[in-house]
Amino acid sequence: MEEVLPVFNSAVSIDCVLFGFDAGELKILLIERNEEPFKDWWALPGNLVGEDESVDQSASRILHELTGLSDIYMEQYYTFGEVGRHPQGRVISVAYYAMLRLGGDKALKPLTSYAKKAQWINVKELPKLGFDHQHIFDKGLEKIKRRIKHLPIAFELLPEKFTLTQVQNVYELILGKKLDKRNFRKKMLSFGVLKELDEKQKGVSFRAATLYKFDRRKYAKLFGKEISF
Amino acid sequence: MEEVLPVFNSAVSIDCVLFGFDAGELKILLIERNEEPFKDWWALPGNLVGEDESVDQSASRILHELTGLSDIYMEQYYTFGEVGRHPQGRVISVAYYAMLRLGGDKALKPLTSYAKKAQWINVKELPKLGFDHQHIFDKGLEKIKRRIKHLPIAFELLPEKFTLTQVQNVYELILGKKLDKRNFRKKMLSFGVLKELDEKQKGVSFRAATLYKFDRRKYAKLFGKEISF
DNA sequence: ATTACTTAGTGTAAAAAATACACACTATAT
DNA sequence: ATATAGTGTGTATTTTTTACACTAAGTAAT
Repeated sequence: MEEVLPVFNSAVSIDCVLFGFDAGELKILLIERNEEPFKDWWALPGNLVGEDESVDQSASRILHELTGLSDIYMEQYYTFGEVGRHPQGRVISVAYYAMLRLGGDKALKPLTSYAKKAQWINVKELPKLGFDHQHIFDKGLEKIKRRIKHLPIAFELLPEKFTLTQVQNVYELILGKKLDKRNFRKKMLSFGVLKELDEKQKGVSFRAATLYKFDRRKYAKLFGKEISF
Repeated sequence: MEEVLPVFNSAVSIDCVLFGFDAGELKILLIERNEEPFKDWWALPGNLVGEDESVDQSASRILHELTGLSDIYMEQYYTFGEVGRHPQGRVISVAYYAMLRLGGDKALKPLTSYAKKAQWINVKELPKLGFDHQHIFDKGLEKIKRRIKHLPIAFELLPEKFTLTQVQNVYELILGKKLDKRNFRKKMLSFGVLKELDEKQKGVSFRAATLYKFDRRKYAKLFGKEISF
């Protein structure tokens, strides 16, 4: 067989860092591995790129196969290419992140035996991760910190209808610090991407907060602006 | 021979987008290719990652081999992984950028026959580039635009001693718009990363401007701040 | 030495944005 | 009726951004 140029010189994989928000906690999606190396360890959902797929397509497919999730918009943020990062050989990994609302609804179900299970885990209780996945996660968290300062993007983590306090909670969790309530609300509303609903929070044993929803049309115009709290 | 896991599934390459500033022009470093495909075309300096090198190391080596330049700090900014981007097979390319002062001093000399020559070319007169390199360049330019708004980083493009007007010229070229002189100076000096020298510009046939130099120590403290003009 | 030329260098007022800060309201549970 | 817990609101101060035009200094030509 004639050698094709250029010659393959690496395995290329995808790793996905998915952030979710639920019950006041910032969570991340992990799988429990069912294959060597790092069998039985927790790891980021990841696998090899397909030869006939773009890396973006691979990312979607791999996430789906390992967790059952589909139609998740993920964004590439960095490529990890240290020589020793995979114990069995050269693997260069392209990392993606996404932010995601957790309804408790969708069950996570790996479609391959490569993962035993997939689970949302509180970022404050991260287990030891296989490979260099702790590092990949750390970089992903840095990335979304910068990201939510630029764009009011945290709605991706919330249900369709949400309260301003919920939005503030997400910001505080991601940024790791408290924000002033009045200033936060003023600023958030000033973006003009939230629509106030004629509807109140339900099932709480205190004054119910007003619900809002996110206006994607107006949101699209916001690119390039910086937010600071 | 036993198959090693994971299996190589792609060629991985590096492409370098180097910006330089000289004689009032923003330039980019290109090579003229000496190999198929795109023989005799202009292209970004790029080649395959070595199997025993990190992608960062590969980037430095490849830049050196194709242009003779060394000790250039480059930053990774995106990985291009569309299926059809290389006509001869699957190649995923990790792109790096750098900003660089051009002294006219260092000659560019490819150390391999893979490039016929390397040359700094005005970004306003870009030739047609091979592969998807126009796209990679466009993304690189976007990246440095965002970058110089965040950090007063344009000094990398300037000689050790420079005038404020030179700094402003660089900003205007990269951002593609005129800036107000008084506001620019006020802002730039307010960062406190410039040291005014007891020295004036030489060899000009008009009032000589004060020279400044860049203070790396103070600069290191600036990360995270946003600049806007 | 006068003049013309070219770039350097400077300040202020107005508008906009960011920050700091505290209490009354309202729904529920008992 | 009362206790409780989170909701929702305004203003004054400071900081940052923007807009804007002339004089100063050095060189070159006559």
